[in-house]
Amino acid sequence: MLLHRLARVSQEVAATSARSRKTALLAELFRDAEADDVPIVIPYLAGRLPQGRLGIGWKILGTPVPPAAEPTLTVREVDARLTALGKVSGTGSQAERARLVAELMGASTEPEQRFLLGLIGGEVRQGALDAVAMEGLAQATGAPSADVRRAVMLAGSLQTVAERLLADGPEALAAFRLTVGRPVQPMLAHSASSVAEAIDKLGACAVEEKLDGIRVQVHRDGDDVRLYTRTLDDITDRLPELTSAARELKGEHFILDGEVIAFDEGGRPRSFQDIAGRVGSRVDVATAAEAVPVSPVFFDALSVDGRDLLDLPFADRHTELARLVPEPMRVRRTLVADPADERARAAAEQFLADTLKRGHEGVVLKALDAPYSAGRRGASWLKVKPVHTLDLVVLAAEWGHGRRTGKLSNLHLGARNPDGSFAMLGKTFKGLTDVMLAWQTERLQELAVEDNGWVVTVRPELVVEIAYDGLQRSTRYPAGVTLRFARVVRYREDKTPDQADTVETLLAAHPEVTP
DNA sequence: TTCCGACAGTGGGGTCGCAAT
DNA sequence: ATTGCGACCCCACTATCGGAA
Repeated sequence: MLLHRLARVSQEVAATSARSRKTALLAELFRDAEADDVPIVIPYLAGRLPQGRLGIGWKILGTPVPPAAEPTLTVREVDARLTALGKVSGTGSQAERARLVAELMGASTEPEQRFLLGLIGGEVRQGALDAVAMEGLAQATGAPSADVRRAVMLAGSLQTVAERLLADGPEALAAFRLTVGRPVQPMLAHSASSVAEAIDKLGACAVEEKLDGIRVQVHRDGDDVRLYTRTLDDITDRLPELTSAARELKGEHFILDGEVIAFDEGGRPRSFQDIAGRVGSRVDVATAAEAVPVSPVFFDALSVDGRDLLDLPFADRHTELARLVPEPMRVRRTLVADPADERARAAAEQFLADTLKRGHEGVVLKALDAPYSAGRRGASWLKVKPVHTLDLVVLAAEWGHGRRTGKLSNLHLGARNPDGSFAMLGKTFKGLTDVMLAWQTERLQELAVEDNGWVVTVRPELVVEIAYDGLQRSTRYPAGVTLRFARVVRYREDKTPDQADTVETLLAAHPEVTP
């Protein structure tokens, strides 16, 4: 199949807003793909490269290359070239990569170039990724979409499911079962604004600690233990303590879901930054492990002794978990058996308060009757975290991309210094409605003192209320700290910049973080 | 007819590791 | 030795479509 065809379909998919039409377009293309094209065409149209990341970013992609006049590239040829590109390494590799990219772009027509740039850069912007591609695959093969989805979650890969499905038909889906050693897409949580709201939505539920670490899926098959992240990357070699811990558990064959965290000498949880640094260290693991030893804390069991527990109610999965995993290696929890029981509701609130006092992030409430919805942001898990707010001053704004093109989007936020100047604390583009976006684009241009085409610097006069989850250390910003997950709540036109919050009060509100 | 769940998009900061300077 | 870049951790929120209620 020619790349040209994919580029055209991608353009058409981007041009329609109807998801049903997107699905139909993808299905038509998938039906026409030859067997050898399938493992390439499917991920491409889902906006992903079969090779994963190639080590090529905007630096290389930003250099324009004159396009070819006629389409000649096949998808298989493109795939072969990209595979070669991913293997380039060593001194001079950046230049060699740039040369290969330029060669590929030179062989591509203008629409093909646009498609490839999006694909390699990870921004296809066609309004269709994995979920729509799965739906299209179901339509192309006549398989029930729920079955396709489930197979993909269990296989952890759309590509392998697509190959089998297009080769052998819907019967092939039955072969995808939960298997120890093959990672499953983890279940995710929604947010709720309070414990009470969450209980009202869920009914009978467990209230569990939300630990601020790295999600981990632990597979044990006898002596063989493997560890996977949320995106199913294998991190077994980086966390030997976890392998040992898994081997000491009673079961021989299981899949558990949990969080990797670390504690300081006083038994308080260490910062997310410390844990992420540890989990990210893969060269000198021994030294990293000595500096930041980590522990697993489990909260779910997906498979025990060859039994697939995914469809069991959470209450039953937890019973299995408790059989295998001793107390300190499980998250603390309390139960709300009856949502109308005021004493239980009060206990849940107290549990949140205690959890925060122990230095954790918040709580997750989980419906006791819900199955494990692999790969979904199921409505049966709700997280509740405290939200802080500040009044900050807009120092500058950046021009947006994609659907925000032509709008000032990403705000630079400042807190007041004692001398009346402002210290930048970070940026945010979150929480803005289209109306706010339009308003701030106009208002900030009135305050503009400079526009370099990327950043518009403004007079520091506009006050904005910002919600955030906490402070973290920063080497980038002058106060030595930055806001975690900052988002806009509303503009405060009733406030003047001299009423904005100060760096001092911010630091005082978070004594556990030292710049 | 209205409501709501699921998706895609828009990017944020930090850290590590590798290549370039 | 330092800097720049990309990958991969964590993540919030809005707009929209389309099926459920």
